[in-house]
Amino acid sequence: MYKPKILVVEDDPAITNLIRTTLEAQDYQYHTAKSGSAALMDAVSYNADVIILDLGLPDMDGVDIIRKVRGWSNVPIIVVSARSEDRDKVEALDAGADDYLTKPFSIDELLARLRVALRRSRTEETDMHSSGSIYTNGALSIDYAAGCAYLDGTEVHLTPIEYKLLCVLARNTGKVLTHNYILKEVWGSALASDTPSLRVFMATLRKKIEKDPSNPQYIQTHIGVGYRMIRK
Amino acid sequence: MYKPKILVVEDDPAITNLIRTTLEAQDYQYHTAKSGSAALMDAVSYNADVIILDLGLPDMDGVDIIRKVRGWSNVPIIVVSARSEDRDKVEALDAGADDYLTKPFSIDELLARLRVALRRSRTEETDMHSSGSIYTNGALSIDYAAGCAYLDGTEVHLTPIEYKLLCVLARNTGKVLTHNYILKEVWGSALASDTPSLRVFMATLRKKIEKDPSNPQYIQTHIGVGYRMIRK
DNA sequence: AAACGGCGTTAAGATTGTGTTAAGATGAAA
DNA sequence: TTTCATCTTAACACAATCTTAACGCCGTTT
Repeated sequence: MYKPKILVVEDDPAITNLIRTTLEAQDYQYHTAKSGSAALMDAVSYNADVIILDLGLPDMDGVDIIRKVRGWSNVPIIVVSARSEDRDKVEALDAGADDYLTKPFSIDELLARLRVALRRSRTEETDMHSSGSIYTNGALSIDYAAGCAYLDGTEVHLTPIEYKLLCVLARNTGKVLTHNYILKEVWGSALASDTPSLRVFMATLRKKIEKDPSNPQYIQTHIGVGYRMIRK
Repeated sequence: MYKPKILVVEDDPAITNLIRTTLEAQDYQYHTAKSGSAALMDAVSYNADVIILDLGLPDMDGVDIIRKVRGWSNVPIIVVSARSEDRDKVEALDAGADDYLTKPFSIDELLARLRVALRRSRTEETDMHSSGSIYTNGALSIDYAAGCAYLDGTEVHLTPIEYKLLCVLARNTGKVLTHNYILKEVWGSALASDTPSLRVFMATLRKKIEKDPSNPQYIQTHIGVGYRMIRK
């Protein structure tokens, strides 16, 4: 029996504890993150089935977190927020959230909506072809639901950052992405790493997906600007 | 452009009218049913993308409707109900509903949640390659999004300055641009470089895009003034 | 005819940007 | 704790690009 994995992003310890004990009682696996930047790091590496996200984090705008996660994943996101204005709800939902609960919320309702999200992610995984969660470009393909990349049908093992990097490029196939844009998308606005670091990840990524890394077929360099995924 | 189809199941004429006018304004197709039995009939024949369902119908229990529909379809169901008890929400969501709104609800929130449901059911993303970010002039073309220039459909490799230079000329096709104007546009400030330098870049650019560089077809020289891109 | 000014072309440093490698640092799992 | 995978940082070689200078050509002027 598979235990679903829940990523809880919340800075209020009281609510974290409430959710934690509840999830344990329901026999779910879970992982907690207390800040937006930590959440972005864990989102890929933990490979959660559902993310429960508090919008009122201290270090980042919640809606930005949704957008960034949506850049490389279709994992269901349930927003929990103290703000009850229509404007806030619409903004979060349009950014890519799947559901929106206002505090104080009923724990039973949260669990029910969690089951809805899990039910959906399970059916999407089983019939992959009806859901548009697979990217294909030449011999390269990405299964966003599974969080895996494939070359000629065989899986290519990528580290979390390499995977995010590939997804950002794939979602913008044909467009040149500047170094800064990529850094912000992959690392998050707050702790943006530097360009030299991006280069080394680009090198390892190319070594894994390009047949001749010195003559790239997929990821083209635009000197002084950035990189670009080529449609094959 | 495909118009999503919404099936509205609601017996209160006031709310039906509100939703109806809103859906029309948003350019959605819709169909209304006033009773549970009618809804079940239409759910099959209308083949909706989303169902908006009022639980308080006179002839049938709303949760039963959800279960029956789920017997043959995974179409997203958004419940709208006057009952705000946790028990009711949990029951409806566990029966197969995707979302639950309590009356009175905000029409903006309903629309946002509708978009969430549609986003999920939509099979393919819009292709952005038909966007108008491509310049064409004779055999010459520029893809601004890709940051590339093409001659007869094959890519021409340009250095950053050459590319900027070409873009400035292309954006002002037919107009004569002075040396100073071009220098300011390409280098950022007139002080950065001088006219002799501009000549060098013009020569290399012509070598790349002109079939006979000594007899330019695209970039014409205006002695003592500047250059001009010719519309072909 | 000779001189001059504006332009195109070429080539040689100088400069910047990039790919690559490898050695610590970090953090999670056993 | 150890072990393993991953990330960060630094350094260096190499490639691409930019700048600068020199030279030849053409048309016009003196």
